[in-house]
Amino acid sequence: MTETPKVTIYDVAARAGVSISTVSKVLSSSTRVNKVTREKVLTAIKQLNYVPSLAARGIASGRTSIIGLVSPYTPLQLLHDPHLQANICGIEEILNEHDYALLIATANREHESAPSYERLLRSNYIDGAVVMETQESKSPDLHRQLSQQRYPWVILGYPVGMVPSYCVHADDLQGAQSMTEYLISLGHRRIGVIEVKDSAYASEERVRGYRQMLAQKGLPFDKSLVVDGRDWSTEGAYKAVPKLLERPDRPTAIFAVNDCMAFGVLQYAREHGLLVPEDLTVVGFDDIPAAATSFPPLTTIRQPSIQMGHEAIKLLFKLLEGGTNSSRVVVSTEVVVRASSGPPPEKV
Amino acid sequence: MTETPKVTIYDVAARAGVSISTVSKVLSSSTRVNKVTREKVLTAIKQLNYVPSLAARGIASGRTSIIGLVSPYTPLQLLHDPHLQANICGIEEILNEHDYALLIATANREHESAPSYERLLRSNYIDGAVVMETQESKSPDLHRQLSQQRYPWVILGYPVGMVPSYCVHADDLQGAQSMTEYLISLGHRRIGVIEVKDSAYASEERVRGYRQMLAQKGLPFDKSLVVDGRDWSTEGAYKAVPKLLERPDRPTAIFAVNDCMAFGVLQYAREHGLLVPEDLTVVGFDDIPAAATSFPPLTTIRQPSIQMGHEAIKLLFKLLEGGTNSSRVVVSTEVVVRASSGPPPEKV
DNA sequence: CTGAAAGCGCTAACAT
DNA sequence: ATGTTAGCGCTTTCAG
Repeated sequence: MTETPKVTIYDVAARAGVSISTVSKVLSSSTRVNKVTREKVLTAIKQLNYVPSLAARGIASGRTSIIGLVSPYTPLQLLHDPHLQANICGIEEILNEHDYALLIATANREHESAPSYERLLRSNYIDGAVVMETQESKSPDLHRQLSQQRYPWVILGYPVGMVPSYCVHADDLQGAQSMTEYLISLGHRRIGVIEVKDSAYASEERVRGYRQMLAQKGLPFDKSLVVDGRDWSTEGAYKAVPKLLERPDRPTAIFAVNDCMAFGVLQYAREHGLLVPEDLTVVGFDDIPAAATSFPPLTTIRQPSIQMGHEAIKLLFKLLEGGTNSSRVVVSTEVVVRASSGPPPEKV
Repeated sequence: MTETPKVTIYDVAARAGVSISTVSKVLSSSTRVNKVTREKVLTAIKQLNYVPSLAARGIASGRTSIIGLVSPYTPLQLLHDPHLQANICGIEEILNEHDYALLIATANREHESAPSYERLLRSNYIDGAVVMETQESKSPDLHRQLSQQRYPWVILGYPVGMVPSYCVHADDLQGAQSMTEYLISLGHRRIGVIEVKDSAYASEERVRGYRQMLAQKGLPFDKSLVVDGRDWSTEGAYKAVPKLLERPDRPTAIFAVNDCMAFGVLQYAREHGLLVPEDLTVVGFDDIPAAATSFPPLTTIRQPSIQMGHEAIKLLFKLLEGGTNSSRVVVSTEVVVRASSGPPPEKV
C-alpha cells in the first residue's frame, strides 16, 4: 500500500504532449488518430504505467465492463451445487476473454426481505446481468425491477412469471424422457422419483418428462412414487428415501432429479444393505464430476453446465450489441450410462 | 430494459425540497441531520425509488464498496477445487453482511503473459483485495504491483517472496504432523506421500510436517516415498500412484496432500483389487464435503475452508479501518478419522 | 485529426 | 443544520 501517486489521463496527455481527449480517443480506438500521435500516447501510457479508472469511465460513458451475476442462492448453497458452480465457471470464461469482470451478488445468509443484490442491480454499476432462475415467490419483484433497468439481462434457467425475458436452459424434458425410457428398457416398471417441489422449474420439467415417457410406454403413473427431496441436497434426499423403499412394493429404480440427491440414495442403500445396481438402480441428473467417481459410478443425464454459462453470456453480449432474434437457448442433454443402473432384481 | 429515466440525487433533492448535499448527508449518515429533514429525504428516496450510482460515488469518494478477488487459477481450476470454492464462499458471506460486493478476477483460460486481473487491480475500482496465494514464479510481479496500489490486500495462503504482506492460512504443518502421528500409531512404518511440487507453499508445509513427525518418532525418511501429483487433481494423483504401489516394498498407507488426490488413490486401489483400508490406508487433506461420502469415507485433515475466507475478509476490513497489529492469521486443523484408514495388513 | 469545454452523479470541504 | 461549490477522471459533442 505504498502511496503511489495516482496517474490519470492528464499525466498521460502531458507526457505525450497532446490533449486528454486525444488520449481518450486512442484508448477507445473508435475514432481515427494519426499514427504518430497514437504512438506517442501509447508510449506515454506504457512509461507511466497508466490504467484508466473504471469508475470514472463508468460515470462518463455509462458503461463499466462489468456484468452482474444475480444469485438467489446464498454462497453456501452455491458452494454445495457443482452444477451452479459450473454455470458460473462458464460465465467467467467468456467474460474473461472479452475483458469484462464479474460482480457477484448473492442472497444473504439469513433470508432477508430485501436481498442485498437488489441494491446492486439498480446502482448503475453493471452493463448487464445474468440472473439465476428464481421462483417468483422467493423474490416477488426481482424480475419487475430488472425490467425497469436500463441494461439487458438473461435468465439462466426458465422464464418466470409474466415478464418476457431472454433465457438459457437445458432440455430437461427430453433428458428425463430418455432416462426413463432407458430404465424401462432395462426392465424397470416401478420407478421412484425424488423431486424438488417449489424450487426451480427444472425439477418440474424432469418429472414431466418421466410421466410422459411412462404414458408413452403404457405404464401407470403412481403418484406415491414421487417424493420431495426438499432442497436439491444429499441430506434432503437421504431423508426422503425411506418413503420410497420402506414399503412392500418398493420401486426397483430411483431417479433423483439431480446428482447430489442421487448420492443421498446411494448412501441410504449402502447403509441398509442394498446393493446398487443388483438390488436397486439409482440414477441422477446433471453429471457433475463426482458422478464419475462415486461408488458405484452414477448413471445420470449430462447437462452441459459450463456451456450453459457460455451461452448465457453470449446471449447477453448479443443483447448488448443491439439485439437478437432468439430469445431462448435450449441446450441438449444426454444419458450417461455408468455402473449404478442395471436390470431389476428377479423379485423384490 | 424499459427506458426508465435515471433518477439522480438531484431528483431526490428537488422532491424533498432540500439541497443535494443534504441528501448526500442522510445517505452517508455520518453527519447529523435534522430529524424532520431526514424523513422528508427518506420519503423522497422511497417514492422515487432512488439508488445512488456506485460509479459516481466511487469517483467522488474514492471508495467503491467493492472488494476484488484475485485468482491465479482459471475458472475451471477453481471449479475443480472445493477447498478454494469454500474459501470464496466464506469471503462472500462476510462481504454480504457488510454490503460489499465481490469482483472476481481470474486467470485467463490460456495462460497468457498478462493475466486479465492485473488491469483490474490497477483500475481504481476496488477498495481492497484478497489474493489467492500464487507461486511468485507464476506471476512475477503481481505482488510488486499490488504493493504499489493504494488499497490494502491480504493473501489467502502463505506470503511469497520479499514483499511484506498480510495473510491467512491453515496450520498445515501441525495438521500433517498429527496425521502422520496417527498413521504411525496405527502401526504404519512406510507411508507414501503424494505432494504437489512448485505450486502452493501449503504442499511443502504438509510434507515438512510429515518428515518432522517421522524424525520425531525415529522413523527413517525415504525420499522415493514422496511422489508428485502435479496439479492437486484426482487424475494427477491417479497417475502418480503406480510409482508408490508397483514396487516390492510398497507403502502400507498413502497420504495425499489434498482430498481430490486421495480420491485418485482410492480409485486406483479399487481398480487394482486393493481393499481400503484392509490392504491400504488412504488419507487426504482439506476435508471437503465429498470426503464424508466417498467410498470408503475418507480419513483426512480438516481445514476450515469457509472460516479461512471469513478471516481473510475480517483482516482486510481491519486494514481498511486503519490497521491491525497482527499480520498473519493461522487457523487450526484437525484429524478427522473415517473409514479409509486402519492398521497395516499383516504382511505386504 | 486534434483540442476545448461541458458534463456524468456524487462527495467533501467550506460557508452560511 | 443546511446549502454552495469545487472537483473526482473520464467521454463526448462541437469547433477549429
